[in-house]
Amino acid sequence: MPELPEVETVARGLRAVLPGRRILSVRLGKTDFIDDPAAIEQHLPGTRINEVRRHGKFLVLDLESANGGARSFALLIHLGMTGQIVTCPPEARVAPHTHVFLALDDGREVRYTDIRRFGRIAILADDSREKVLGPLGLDPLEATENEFCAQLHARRARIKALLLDQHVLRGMGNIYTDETLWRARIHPMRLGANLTSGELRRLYRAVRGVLTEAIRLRGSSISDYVDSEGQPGQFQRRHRVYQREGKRCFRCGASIRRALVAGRSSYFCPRCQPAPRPRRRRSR
DNA sequence: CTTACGGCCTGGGTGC
DNA sequence: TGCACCCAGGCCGTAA
Repeated sequence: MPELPEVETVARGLRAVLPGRRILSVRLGKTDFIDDPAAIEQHLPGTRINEVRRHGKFLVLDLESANGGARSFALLIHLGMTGQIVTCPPEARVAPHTHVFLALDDGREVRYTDIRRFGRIAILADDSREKVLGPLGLDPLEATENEFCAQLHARRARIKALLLDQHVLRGMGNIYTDETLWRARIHPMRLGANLTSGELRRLYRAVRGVLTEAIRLRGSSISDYVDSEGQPGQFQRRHRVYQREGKRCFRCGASIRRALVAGRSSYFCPRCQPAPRPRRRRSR
């Protein structure tokens, strides 16, 4: 669920309350989604949270150790499909599947809840942090049009796969790729290298438009997603194709179709987003 | 370089 | 009501 707009919304929420706070203690439930649970329990208590950032779909908390030591490290959090991170008073009801509790020096608590535990939590020093975040591709909201077009034009894979590939663009997931391709009127099976410069420019604007609007509406809540205050987003009301199979296209009225592209459920308008003609060479 | 597939987990919806 | 089955916003590793 959590793609760039959802993670950005959570990051902004946490940024309003966490910087400057000190972590007093840590309590863990199930830990199979945590890289090194012992390290979390050992190193987090006493640290101060300096900054909250988003990198693609990762949340990054910059930490500083208690004893003024220059050692800086980061807590990386990936929400996977069903991860939620909220701040609340310690006496608040504990949601099922809550596996991390951080007690803060202002009396509040940070909790991580994850039904499917596809998320990931790791505590990383600067060098290993680079190993995780370094390989990620362009931020779709920071990239220039030229950078964006060059990246996609250089690849022969399907555009749907490219938009989803975190090493090409960081932050897009299944919902926002489908919404973006619909807005740009590009079929998900088109190959990156076959897109015209006009189509690439349309795609660039569509990505930014969709993501910006989704952030403004605080993300999409389909089933599990809530922000750091436990509130759902509103962008699901603006979905034009995602999970609208059989419904009419908002632009042309044709029936929205669903197909498997790059192994993922993909929704598109067969009229607005014309399918590429497979150019097979035939013998004879 | 690219695609396909299975696996990691739990829960919700559907159809019998 | 129960139960089998399919599907789900992500991502990794393996094989072809």
